[in-house]
Amino acid sequence: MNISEILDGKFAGKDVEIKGWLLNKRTIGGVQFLIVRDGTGIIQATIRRNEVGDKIYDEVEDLAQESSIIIRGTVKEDKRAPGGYEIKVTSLEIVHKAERDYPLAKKEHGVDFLMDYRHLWIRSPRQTAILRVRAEVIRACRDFLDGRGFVLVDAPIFTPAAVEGTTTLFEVPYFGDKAYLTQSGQLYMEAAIAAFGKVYCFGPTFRAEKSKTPRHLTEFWMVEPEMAFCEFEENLKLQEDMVTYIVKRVLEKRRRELETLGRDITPLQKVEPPFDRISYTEAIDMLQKAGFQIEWGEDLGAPHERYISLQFEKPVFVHRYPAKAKAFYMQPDPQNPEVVLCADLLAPEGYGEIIGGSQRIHELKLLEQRIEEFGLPKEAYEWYLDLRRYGTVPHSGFGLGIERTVMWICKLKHIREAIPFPRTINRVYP
RNA sequence: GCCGCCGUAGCUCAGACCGGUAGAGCGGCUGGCUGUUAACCAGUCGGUCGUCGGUUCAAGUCCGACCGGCGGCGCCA
Repeated sequence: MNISEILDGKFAGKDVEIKGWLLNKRTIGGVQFLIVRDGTGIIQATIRRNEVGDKIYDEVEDLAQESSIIIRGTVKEDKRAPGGYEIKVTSLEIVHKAERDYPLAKKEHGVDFLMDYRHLWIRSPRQTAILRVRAEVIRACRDFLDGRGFVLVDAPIFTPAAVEGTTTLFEVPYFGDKAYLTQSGQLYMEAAIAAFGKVYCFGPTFRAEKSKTPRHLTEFWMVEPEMAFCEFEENLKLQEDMVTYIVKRVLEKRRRELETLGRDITPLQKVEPPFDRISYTEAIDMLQKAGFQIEWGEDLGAPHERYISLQFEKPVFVHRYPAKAKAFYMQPDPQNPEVVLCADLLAPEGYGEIIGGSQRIHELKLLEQRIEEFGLPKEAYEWYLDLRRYGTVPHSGFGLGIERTVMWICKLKHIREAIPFPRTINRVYP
């Protein structure tokens, strides 16, 4: 059995055995209070000298934090115990006596220090809660897409050239040649839709930008669905449904973790389709009225996104950006070729962009023209152009950032807590 | 890359304006306490004040350079 089952009350009055780690210990006279965690939860165990004898009692007294132990005893309902249940220990086995100098104290630490010990920090209740939510978000993405007939197609990590030609990529030697770590699987998904219709990839992506913000990592995970015979509107519908599904799933399965994090769930409970939508042009208007110095044609920055996101209770789509501010492959709006059929989904509470998506150009001539306008090397995109030569169809897709989504759902201040071992501009250890 | 702030005990920080024997809490260690909730109480160990140079009788403190980190912006998911 595990601790979470005991805390659910399934073992009251019964004998149990749990295997775990010593989180903390308090000694008062002849009673020791052990705080034990096993990965599923945290429970208090009590040991009395006159009940277990001197040998066990003295051995336990000598145990340092993080020692691994197996305890056996009787579950007792007790209001004084955190969680309402505790274990009255009858016997205890020491698996490993941890060294005494565990670097993570019970009091506060700075984030940089904690990140140096990320391999130990992930044991803490707050971090395990976040990472469990992350696992649930990922599972929800896969379940949602699998349930709608999408086929998982893995995109390569080593790629021959930039996808969008704008961001800085990590260059790696490749048998006397050069390769780059992928910044997106999208182009490969565009190839895969002609094989399967609806596909998605899920994997790490890399950006060598020297970003120093609480919302950027150099290595992060994205889910990128892509659909054949799918136009702009249908793409937005799927995004709404998927984000709603993810949030509902976390609320259903990870309520305890959100409580641990102190997350107020009322904003999350409001997430229901349809989401609000405003055009880029409307957004500029809204921002100008609010006193921002921004002109039509400029891309939205972090303060702009934050402002817009705070005006809405639900996630909000900002759509139809100026073509010049966006990637070369985006389909122009037939109503106004100055703008493209793209949308960013901004999470509420000031969190900003969690999804970027668009309808892609499917016509060969137009795509060739765009590649030239953006000054990209046409040779590198020959295979991508082939997709427009042999059975091209209108198609759309998007990329959802896992860490950004986890950050919003858990209401984190910094994205680096949303991934087990974050990689940022100045951290590749541990 | 740009702007701002910070580097003092294992950790979190005070001391710096106004130069004069290096401080606190937590953690560790020793002891006390039979219901603690980041337990508490007493004692104790613990320092190349980021590095290099300069000013000075004297530098943690003033000046300069460098290194490292944090926050904001840009780039984006």
